[in-house]
Amino acid sequence: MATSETDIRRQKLENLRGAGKDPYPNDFAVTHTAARILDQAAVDPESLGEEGQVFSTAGRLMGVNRFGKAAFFRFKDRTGQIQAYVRRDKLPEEVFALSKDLDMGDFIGVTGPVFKTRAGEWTILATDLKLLAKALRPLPEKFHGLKDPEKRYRQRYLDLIMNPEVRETFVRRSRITAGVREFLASRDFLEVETPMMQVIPGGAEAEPFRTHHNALDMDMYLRIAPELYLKRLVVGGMERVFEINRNFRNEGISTQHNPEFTMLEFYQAYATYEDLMDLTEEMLSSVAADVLGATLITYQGQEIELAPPYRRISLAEALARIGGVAQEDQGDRERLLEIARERGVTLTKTAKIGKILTKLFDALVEPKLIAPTFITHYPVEISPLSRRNAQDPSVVDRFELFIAGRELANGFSELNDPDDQRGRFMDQVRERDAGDAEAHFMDEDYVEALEYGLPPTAGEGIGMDRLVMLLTDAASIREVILFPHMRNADKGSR
RNA sequence: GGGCCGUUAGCUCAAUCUGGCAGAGCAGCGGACUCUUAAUCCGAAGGUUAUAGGUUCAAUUCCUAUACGGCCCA
Repeated sequence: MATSETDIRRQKLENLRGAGKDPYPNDFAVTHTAARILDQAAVDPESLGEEGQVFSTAGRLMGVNRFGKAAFFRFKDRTGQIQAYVRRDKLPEEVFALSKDLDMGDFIGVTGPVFKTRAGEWTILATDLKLLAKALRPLPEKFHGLKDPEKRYRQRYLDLIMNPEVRETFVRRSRITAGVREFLASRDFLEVETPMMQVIPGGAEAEPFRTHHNALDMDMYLRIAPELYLKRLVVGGMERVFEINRNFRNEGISTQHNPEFTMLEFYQAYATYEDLMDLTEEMLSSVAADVLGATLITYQGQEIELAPPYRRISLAEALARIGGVAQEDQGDRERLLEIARERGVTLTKTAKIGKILTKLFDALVEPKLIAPTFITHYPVEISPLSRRNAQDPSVVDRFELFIAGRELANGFSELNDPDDQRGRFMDQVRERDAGDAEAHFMDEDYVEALEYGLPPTAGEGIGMDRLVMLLTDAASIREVILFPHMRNADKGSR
């Protein structure tokens, strides 16, 4: 069998150990990051001093040019890349010998003063050089990088090493999350954490993952939403709460769906769904301005303005004006089924009017909503947790926000009448019994909480992954989730 | 769940259509080289063509199934 690159690197490792040298030491003291050295040199070259200020910095070896008795080593840390110039006449013999055995991907620590090369690049002139961690496997190729999407997702660490824009996406994701937290905290919202494992999964229409608690011998579900727990907290006097955390839904995987995804939910007592539409406009534009420095963004080639105000239009009106489904047809189930057939929208036979209307909306209107648009007043039967509209009790005080043809947020004035809530759950249970696996369960414990009194409240959920996609111009949700779920590759490990 | 496409050296890709010795660049290996930036020059290597079957004198190439992935649809 041929000697693989890994075999060669492993041999170098053994040679080091044989010579009494630790290939994985942890005693190298970093005094400066790459960026700090380069900044100081560029801004204030005088400060480097006549004698030569000595720097110690470390990173992963990304490029090498050797000249027999000298070499350039390019390496990078979290702040960027810098190079070291290694000369035989500037180093102890054994250190120069060590430098000859370094491989791409190794972590090294370099110490020395900084000088400018003929090409004008600030460079560390190595007076000492240490191997900090031996890499046994070779990195992907330096010029073309790592492109295979499967490998990129399964071995994200390689993706992060080789593709700087990937790192940038996740840095931005972190800033977006931080920006949302700051925005809500500045408005006196309290961040909380509620159960991820629930006995009765509620707060959304979705199929849950099941699990089992051994000691209690009890089946549990991974949550599909935190909603019902957050509203219990409002009952308890936490008038403004939010949670940014994972939800789990047992559905397909696609460019828009990952089984676990991050949701922001927030609740504000004494507010209405209209207040939350205002708040959403301010939050999105302020986060975009913070993170991108602008509210006009480009998503997949389309320009989108995130500065308020956003268009607000009722579901019925949107269906009529954008979807071409006349208002007078919207109450006629038979007519709607006919329209669905004509437009090629597939429906289950038992679908009720509310479901048909939203299916038609999804197919005929949603893809056309590029500029931010609030769609309001959804049918009551598909909104079991929302407050009824005072003028028209067949619809609820609810909105969904669409941007770039996708749902980004869902908010409503909360249903706080316990008797109405119990009745809505009963309707859902009938749906579930009729075969709808996504319908709500009865949650008596939650209704009991409402019986103690939930103040008038409005709440909203925003899909954080989708928000990050929007602000990083990502076409697939996998580009904004570090480790997206994949089928088992079965490498025979474990 | 359905349709289409893909899987070839560590990485990025050829060769597949029309079956006939599986190739290149980078990385790695040996050598030269004390200012390189995808360094350069010389040399020698590197393959279960995803997996399992089938057709054929001959399969990376054609057929079937499976696995994994991508895109689109549901």
